[in-house]
Amino acid sequence: MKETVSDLLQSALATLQSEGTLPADQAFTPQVGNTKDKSHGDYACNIALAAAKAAGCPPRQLAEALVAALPPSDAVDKVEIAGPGFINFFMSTASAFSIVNTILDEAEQFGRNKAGQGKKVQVEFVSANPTGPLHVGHGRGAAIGDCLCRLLEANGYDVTREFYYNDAGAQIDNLALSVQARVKGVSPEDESWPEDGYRGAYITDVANAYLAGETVVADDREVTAKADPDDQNAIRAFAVAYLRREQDLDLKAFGVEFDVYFLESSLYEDGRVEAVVKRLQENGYTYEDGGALWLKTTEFGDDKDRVMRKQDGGYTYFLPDVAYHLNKWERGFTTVINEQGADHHSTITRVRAGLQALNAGIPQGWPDYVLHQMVMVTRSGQEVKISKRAGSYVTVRDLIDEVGRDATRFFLAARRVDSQLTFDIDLARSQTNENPVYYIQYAHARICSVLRKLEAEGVKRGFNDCAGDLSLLTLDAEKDLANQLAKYPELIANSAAQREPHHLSHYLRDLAGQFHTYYNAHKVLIEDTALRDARVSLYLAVRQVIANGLGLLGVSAPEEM
RNA sequence: GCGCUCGUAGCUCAGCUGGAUAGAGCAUCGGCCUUCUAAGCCGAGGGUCGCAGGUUCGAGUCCUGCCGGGCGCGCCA
Repeated sequence: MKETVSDLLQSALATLQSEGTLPADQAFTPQVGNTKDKSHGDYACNIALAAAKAAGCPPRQLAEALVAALPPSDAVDKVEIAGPGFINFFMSTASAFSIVNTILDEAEQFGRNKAGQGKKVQVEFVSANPTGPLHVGHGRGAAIGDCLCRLLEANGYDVTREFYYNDAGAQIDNLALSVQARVKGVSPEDESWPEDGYRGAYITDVANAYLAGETVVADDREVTAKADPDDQNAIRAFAVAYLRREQDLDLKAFGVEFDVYFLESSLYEDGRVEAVVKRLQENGYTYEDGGALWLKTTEFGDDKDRVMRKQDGGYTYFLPDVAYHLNKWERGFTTVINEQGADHHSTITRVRAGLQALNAGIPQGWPDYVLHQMVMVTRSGQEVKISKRAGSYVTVRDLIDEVGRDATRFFLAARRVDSQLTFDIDLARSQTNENPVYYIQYAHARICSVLRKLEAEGVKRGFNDCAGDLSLLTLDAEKDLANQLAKYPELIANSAAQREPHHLSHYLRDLAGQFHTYYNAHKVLIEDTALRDARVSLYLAVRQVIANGLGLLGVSAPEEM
């Protein structure tokens, strides 16, 4: 619809260029926007304001010339010039409802496009080390990351979901020591408890499972416990597998699955880290100082150089990160998005600097980052800080158990990533209109309920059967609803392109609101069967879009509540 | 101190690449169930878009400075 308007304007601009009103050697692209106020029509264009200077005449005069040059179209009822020179388009009612046919016809494909066809995108997210259960922050990352993946898929991209973790570093040693302490009956209060050991109750669970000789199967590994309290390697391997499995179960319960699990340790094993060091040295971006090897990250915008190899010979974390990202590049991912907590934002400059220093032909500013801000969980207006299982933080599992997967996913993806998020448990649990998840799901269920009712009256109507004469739909509420539905495809395109999944939840809230209003104001199951059928078609289109949108959020669309 | 980020109604938040009188929801107040799910709807009040400059036809949106919150500033990850 918007394209129609855009095409008309394009044609008018070309006419004016050929007439000499506008310079022919300059390109003009009309920006067609949605109007906020209905008195401004359905779409508005500011091209007359933008091009007035080039035309050398007042905006309104240019607007008049443009309108005069517009080719006739059935889709447009009237065109007005308003304010300083906006061109407002009022679309015909018939054209507004053509979207209903499109939606029912395309069904779950509606809103999807092929913009990314043939393009590979990798999204790395969650990437939690296996030292404990996933916390709310990981949950936000999972919700945002997965939603982004679904949005990219909806835009035709070939998406790889990747999870990166370390199963061999100092943190893992600490985990092994903590579990071993528990295996030997030592608790955090005792003197022999390891310094900075993990104190959460889950450590005891791991220890018990280890002693019981359990076998654990995670998505990327399987380990049987040796039950030997003195074998630290066996304990380490078991603890990692146990916690990985636990994370996998949480992620599955959350509806998130990964294609690739990538181990930091593998970068050392196959010599990639060493190779990167060598390459950086050969390229002249390193120097030794104080027994350490430094990378000149300042040459790439960092505020100070960074140590890449410590005095003790070990590497700092960002070096394997550089090796890892080189590997992503070599795997052919020209678009890589890293979804992380904003507390790690300092790595961005370093990793990008390291990649530039490799002279590997990697573009500046690669890869992309989506950083989410902190999450605070509240109950009864008070901040919740602890969970039984993890001790010092609220886990994803806590939230899923308490408010359910749908609400958890929705709430964690409903805010702009760069603003801090307050997760209100009471709100997420509530089953009233103040809870947007239920509100949207209810709209979907209501439509399904009407369909059941209709069927009970002997009229069978499938979800995608378009019936009735849509030209019978003449109410403003109906046209508004159709217009809202028509915005869905561009929402999908924009949300993916901008990497802003939160738009989806806001859009659905608005759509559901419009539907509830319409539902309450006008009965659908009426005696006038022709009008009834047309309204049901509109209902079904709303249902389809809600179902599609919720699907992209990873939230269910129940048929009854 | 430096860097990143946020600051919009009492509260939680939208505002797409600058566009027309700044929008929702909740809360508050007032209405609506012999009618398809009231898990819903309708109406009212509520704002100097943190402050001050600048850019231009036009700024919540872009630039600069200041104020306030968060995060980061390790040879931790």
